Amino acid sequence: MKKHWLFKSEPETYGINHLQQNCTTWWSGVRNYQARNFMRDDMSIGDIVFFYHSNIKTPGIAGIARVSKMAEADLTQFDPKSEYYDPKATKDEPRWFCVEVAFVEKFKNFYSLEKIKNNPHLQKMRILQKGNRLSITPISKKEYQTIVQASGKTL
DNA sequence: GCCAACGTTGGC
DNA sequence: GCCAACGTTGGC
Repeated sequence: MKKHWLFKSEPETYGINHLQQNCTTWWSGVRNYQARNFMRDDMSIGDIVFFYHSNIKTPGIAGIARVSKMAEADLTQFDPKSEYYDPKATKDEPRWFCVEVAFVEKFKNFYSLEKIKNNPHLQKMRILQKGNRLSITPISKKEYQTIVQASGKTL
């Protein structure tokens, strides 16, 4: 059963344009247990990912990716030079995992946070809840359809 | 740049 | 196992 997700990223660090150029990327650097568990335990190949741009003037959903490989150990945790290095992680017992995602499309109409806030069907989304900082959150099928329809794509 | 909210750490 | 201190996130 295909699931739907929202991934946050700062576009200056890694935006949807980077993914478009690279075609695929391992979603490394997530250092939050809840987000890790979503990737490691709940995601399957083919799951739909909304690519959300955060920490900019107009935040919002820029487009769609999909999960292209199941979670594996995040290699940056083993690299002392990486900002994501985790000295407590070992290759036998990795702490951090990430899936690979593949570019699908950019929305014709960027779906801004403001639009999300103004859409009565999207009020339950995790990113609207006060204080929520989780960088990976599940999206319901209805929310998925609402956003896809409103952003210039035909199903 | 501010700051509220949150997750993690580490001393006890 | 508690909880104060700290660092980070991310909208504004």
